[in-house]
Amino acid sequence: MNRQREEVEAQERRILECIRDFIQERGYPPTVRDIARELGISSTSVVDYHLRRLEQARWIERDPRSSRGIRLTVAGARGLGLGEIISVPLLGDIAAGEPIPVPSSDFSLLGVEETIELTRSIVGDPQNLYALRVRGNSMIDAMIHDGDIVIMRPTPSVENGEMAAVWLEDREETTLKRVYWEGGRVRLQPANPTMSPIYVDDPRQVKIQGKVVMVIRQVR
Amino acid sequence: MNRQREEVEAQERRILECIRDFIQERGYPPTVRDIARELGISSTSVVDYHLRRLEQARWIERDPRSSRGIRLTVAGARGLGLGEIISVPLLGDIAAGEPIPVPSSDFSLLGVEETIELTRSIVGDPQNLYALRVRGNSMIDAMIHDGDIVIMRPTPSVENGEMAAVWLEDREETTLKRVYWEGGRVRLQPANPTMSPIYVDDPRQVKIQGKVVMVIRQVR
DNA sequence: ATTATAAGCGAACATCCGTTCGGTGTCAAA
DNA sequence: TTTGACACCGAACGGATGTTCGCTTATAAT
Repeated sequence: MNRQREEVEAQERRILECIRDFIQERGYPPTVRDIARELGISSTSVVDYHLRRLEQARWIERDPRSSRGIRLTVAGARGLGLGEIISVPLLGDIAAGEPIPVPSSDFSLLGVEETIELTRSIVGDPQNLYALRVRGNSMIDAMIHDGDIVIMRPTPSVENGEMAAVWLEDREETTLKRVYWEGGRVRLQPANPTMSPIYVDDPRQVKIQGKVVMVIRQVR
Repeated sequence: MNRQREEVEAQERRILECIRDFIQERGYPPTVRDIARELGISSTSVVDYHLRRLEQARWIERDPRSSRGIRLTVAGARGLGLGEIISVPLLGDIAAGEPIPVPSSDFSLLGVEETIELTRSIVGDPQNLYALRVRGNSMIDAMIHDGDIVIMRPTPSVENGEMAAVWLEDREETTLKRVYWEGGRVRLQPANPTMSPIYVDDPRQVKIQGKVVMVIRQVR
């Protein structure tokens, strides 16, 4: 609006950057007094005043009565160049001849040797995801390579056309295919369009292990 | 060692998980009393006692005299999923019939419409990376699907056996293949082991566009 | 000239929080 | 049986921290 207004925004931006840098450096948010000290403000009430405005503007959220109860909103963090990281546990291997490891209901990140770290922006809903490393080239018709990592979401069922890991009871085999329920039978369509589908006449032979959310190939 | 010892470790693991979950949920670390309340421990000194042990074991670091001054160490944070986020610019499409868009020498994230956010831990050296979206199924012999995203590192040359995006001068075509320099000729090996290599007798026909670092497929 | 608003100061208060201290029960080694 | 460690309890101290209140100053609008 005018010089006055611009300086307000500048001050509040300084506070935001101060919060961001503090978290980046120390791993936890600053106190009101930390911010005051950093910006040369001599009264804590001034910082509190600006924090209220930043909260109203949805830049930050505060937990009342909690020390250091400041967190950047998703929008605020995004605006400052921060994102959210999701750790997906790498639970084991997937191979054609074996059932895939199904996550135990209470699995936690501790006790898991390896994790795959992804950003929330490419992974979507991060709940209950797990990762498997593909062994062998048996899934080449799904265009999945030896060593690729598939990110899975456990589900007992999938909708028509979704890519899923299925255990074929009679063949004793795991494959990754798109699943189409066609009346009494099931069509399993490879992702590779040059290859032909598999038809299973008895739907009970098809055990859905989970949904494939993403495939990651780290070259070399 | 014995049951006694195992319970200690269990308790300390509970505390670690508590810290992790608290940070995950609230965005800042818990106080000693938060942990005590969460785990049903009635004395803050017990928590302090265990925190000292976790600090000695390099699971956490503490800032003395600072409230909520707990942070997970790099090793501990890896299990939690705290890492560094890399923004890779999505510069355009890659298709068989066209040269791939080469990044301008001073390209920055400004002016780029879309970015792919990855963690440093899966991407390695984040410098000069860029991303391309694959259009069409022309790269099926590299097991790369329509819609896949390839992460590239620009290089004028590659070592033997590295996966690269190459522009074939005579065919006027871009492909992704492993490149082997075999004396006077070049062997371009598809990633799909069931497919045959291409041989190019004149190495000058092979223009290296960049190295493929990663392939990402978001299913649906 | 008056009023309103935005930004800040300094002090004070009640609570929160890290830390310390003395003490208890259990278990295994000596 | 004694000893020592380990895990824990309850209380207390002092400093840290969020929050409120009254006051001041500068600028813009009325």
